[in-house]
Amino acid sequence: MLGESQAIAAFGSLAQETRLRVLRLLVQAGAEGLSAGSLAERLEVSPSNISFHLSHLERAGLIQARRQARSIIYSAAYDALRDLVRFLMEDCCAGDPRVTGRGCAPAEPPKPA
Amino acid sequence: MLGESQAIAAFGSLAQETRLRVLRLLVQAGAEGLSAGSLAERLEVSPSNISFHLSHLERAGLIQARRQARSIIYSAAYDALRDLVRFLMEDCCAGDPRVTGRGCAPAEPPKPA
DNA sequence: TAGACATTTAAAGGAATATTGAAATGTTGG
DNA sequence: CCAACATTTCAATATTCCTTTAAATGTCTA
Repeated sequence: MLGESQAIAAFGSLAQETRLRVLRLLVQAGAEGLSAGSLAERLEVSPSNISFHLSHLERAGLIQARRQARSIIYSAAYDALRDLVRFLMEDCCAGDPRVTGRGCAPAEPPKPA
Repeated sequence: MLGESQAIAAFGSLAQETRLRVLRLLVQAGAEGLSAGSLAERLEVSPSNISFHLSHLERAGLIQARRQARSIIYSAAYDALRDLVRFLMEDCCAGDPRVTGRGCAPAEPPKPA
């Protein structure tokens, strides 16, 4: 359940090329995640720069960090991403079918009668 | 079909309180839309300020303008919003069910055989 | 067509964000 | 413990973004 200011922070995080690419790589990488260095390498940005953007994404709650030996491994925060999609469709766009897409039931599990 | 830089522009538009609220009001208002002045009033911001943010949203393709008499009426660009939701779910998040929500079919209209 | 109205444009200042390079922190293996 | 490694933090700069005010544009009505 995302509030307005959290959503703004999340959108702000996505509004930047490096961060958007980081997120894509992390979603693809799954629960295992990727180290800061590996992300820096793939995206061809400096260690200090990737660190800056990783902090930004982490503060926004879109990714999380864990240490593994010398490396720090980042991974996507799927819950937060789901909440953001939900915010965009429901809170922001009033659940309008022109936005959510017809034939796409809003994220409700099928109700047991 | 949104490209990366268009998506970044769209997210940038949503990463600001006034603009996010404008968009909400416009989605709620439907195809009829709302005038710049009416938006400025409801959101308690100056005419020139609302105009600034409306331009921003329009440049990002999220809203559109039409003139009606003295007023300029803005309305939500539902297609662009749908594309953005799609981008977030598919391009950005690899269509991962942890993000799109299980039980929510991807936005395909039921195919006429 | 003059005047009021609705909005935009332009210019300027201040605030937030991004990039860079250098120094600091924490971690591991010898 | 020391040296190399992985990453972060800091400080400085550059850039972009937001707000405000004033002036300009376009539209309608009397």
